[in-house]
Amino acid sequence: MPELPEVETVKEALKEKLFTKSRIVKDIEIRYSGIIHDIGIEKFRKTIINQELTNIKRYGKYLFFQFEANSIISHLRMEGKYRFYEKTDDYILTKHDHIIFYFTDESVLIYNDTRKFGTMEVTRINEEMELNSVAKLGVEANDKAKLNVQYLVSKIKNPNKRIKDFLLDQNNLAGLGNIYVDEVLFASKVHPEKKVGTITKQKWQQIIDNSIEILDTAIENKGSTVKSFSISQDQEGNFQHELKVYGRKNEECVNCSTKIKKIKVGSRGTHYCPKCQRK
DNA sequence: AGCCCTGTTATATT
DNA sequence: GAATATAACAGGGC
Repeated sequence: MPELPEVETVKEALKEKLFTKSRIVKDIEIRYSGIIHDIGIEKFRKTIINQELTNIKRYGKYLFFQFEANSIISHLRMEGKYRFYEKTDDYILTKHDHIIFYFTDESVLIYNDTRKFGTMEVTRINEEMELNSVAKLGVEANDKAKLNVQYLVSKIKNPNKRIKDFLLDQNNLAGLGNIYVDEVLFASKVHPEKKVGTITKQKWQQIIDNSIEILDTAIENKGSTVKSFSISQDQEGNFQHELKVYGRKNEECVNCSTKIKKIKVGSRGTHYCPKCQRK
């Protein structure tokens, strides 16, 4: 159930474990086919089996597993998780293990997803960004080089759209989800329901600066571990201790001691300080 | 027990 | 188009 910092942490953890040696796919077991999108499961298996894993990348909340000729584009949605075992013998099957990659050296990569929302798609190598679901993604929410006020303002189609909805739209900005968007708006002192058309250039700049700062700090802390979610079997993030508003309903604002409010914006639970973040 | 909630997003409906 | 509802699904909390 990760946002950009958690997916980045997953990617780094997987690279560290998997690229200690060559990993060639021997077989893929698909126990729940709904994860595989836009391609039959036999074709999916056939496409990837016998290929060596060459790289793992990330854009926004998407993971790219690159093989010699093709890539798997993986989205974890709410609860997708990977875990890796060097030896098949160590592999313990659990309830929501849906996709299992067996490598020729007896190591195993398992995709687990309690709610089965996650997706996997296949593209040709280096054509990941051309796939429909990824093609329209906006600039990444921590991209110092490309993210600027002019870019964001150019993405406004309806000035009456609420800022939270705007920032959650991955086609405007890629990587922010429900937790970090609340954090960014709190740090920027912007009410989550403020209309994008009423936001000043200075405020846009603050939103950008805070987005970069918060996401990069979260990455340094290896993301947030909330409830049952952890990055992998032997790693937990620490950023949940740094969250200033998310999950702090009725607690005191760290700036002004006002009680943090929780409302609905769209259908998402939304935390904010009614004094620091005025409409 | 039943209803609400949950770090997501694509699609259908109004 | 744009806002809202729904769908995909499981489990935890009250």
